[in-house]
Amino acid sequence: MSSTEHHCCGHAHDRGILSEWTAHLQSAGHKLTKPRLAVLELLHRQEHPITNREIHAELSAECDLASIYRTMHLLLEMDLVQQFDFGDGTARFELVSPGGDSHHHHMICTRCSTVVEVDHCFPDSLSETLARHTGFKKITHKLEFFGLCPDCQ
Amino acid sequence: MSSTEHHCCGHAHDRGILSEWTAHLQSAGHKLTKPRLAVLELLHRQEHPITNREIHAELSAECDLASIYRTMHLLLEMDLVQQFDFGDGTARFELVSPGGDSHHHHMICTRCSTVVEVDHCFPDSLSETLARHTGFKKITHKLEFFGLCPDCQ
DNA sequence: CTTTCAATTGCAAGCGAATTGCAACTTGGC
DNA sequence: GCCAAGTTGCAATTCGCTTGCAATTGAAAG
Ligand SMILES: [Mn+2]
Ligand SMILES: [Mn+2]
Ligand SMILES: [Zn+2]
Ligand SMILES: [Zn+2]
Repeated sequence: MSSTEHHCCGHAHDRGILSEWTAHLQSAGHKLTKPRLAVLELLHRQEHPITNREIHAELSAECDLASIYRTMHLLLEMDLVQQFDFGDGTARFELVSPGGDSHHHHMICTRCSTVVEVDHCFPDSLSETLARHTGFKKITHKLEFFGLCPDCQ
Repeated sequence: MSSTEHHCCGHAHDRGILSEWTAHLQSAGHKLTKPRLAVLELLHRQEHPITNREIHAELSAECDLASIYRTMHLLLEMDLVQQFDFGDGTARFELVSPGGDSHHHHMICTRCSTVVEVDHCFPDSLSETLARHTGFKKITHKLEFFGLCPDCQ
């Protein structure tokens, strides 16, 4: 496992930023394997949530589909990825910075599946009202938006 | 919106309130079959969304599981049921009055799966802001809440 | 009431997403 | 380098849901 200040083929493999996640993995006693690294690197390049199958399409050489599922479970458990449901029966995942507040939502075009990141969130004040009305505690929510993107209208 | 016990032929087919849905089915040219009636009657008794499998558990004598799925597709198409996703990979369905505004959400206990109906909704003003920011039109949303119910805290 | 036929059903096979058992293989500590 | 624990690949399974097809049935027409 050549650590990467050393350029073996002329490319600058910048593992740099990834250390944020690999450090967390290792300090929790998990091995830093080739498949896990490949998945982390791929996730890190994404702008929007990606499915396990899509990951496997890119990494079929470096990682089995089952291992991708297992890696995702691990990353979920460690809060290094967030899972989303766009309503099509396939889970999607997004890498998040450890510790950072990554809570957000998405707008999905119902015709072309274009995804836009959405920062607006269900208002805290309403959440509190809801807590009072229902008696529930530790309330979270799942929220996604759907509509027609500018190109599809 | 209640019953109208109108007996067309002297038989006491006590369909009572169900006529609201059966009328819609029949006027759209669909047959009023024994399985469909059984599903409608069962849905009508529910307070919360129910899965196809749960319906089949109650109606295994009167209706095949595949027919329940097909009935649900029909009811969805005619906007006589609403579909919800509680995040466990199984669709849930709730009967709604034809024409009525049935949009609402749910609070689900993450420990015991207790469900509470929720009337609070994502604010329209925020939806409009979102439309302006993203350029999307005809925006809808999927929203469910999760937390610990009073008994599970 | 009987006939008639398209709509509907039950059953079994099939599909895609996700999970799991297990033998073979890595990783990282010594 | 050696080894044990952790991890992987592969194949088989599970689970929710869909589909092809022959048999059945609702309801309209006679
Ligand atoms: Mn996102
Ligand atoms: Mn409801
Ligand atoms: Zn939110
Ligand atoms: Zn709403």
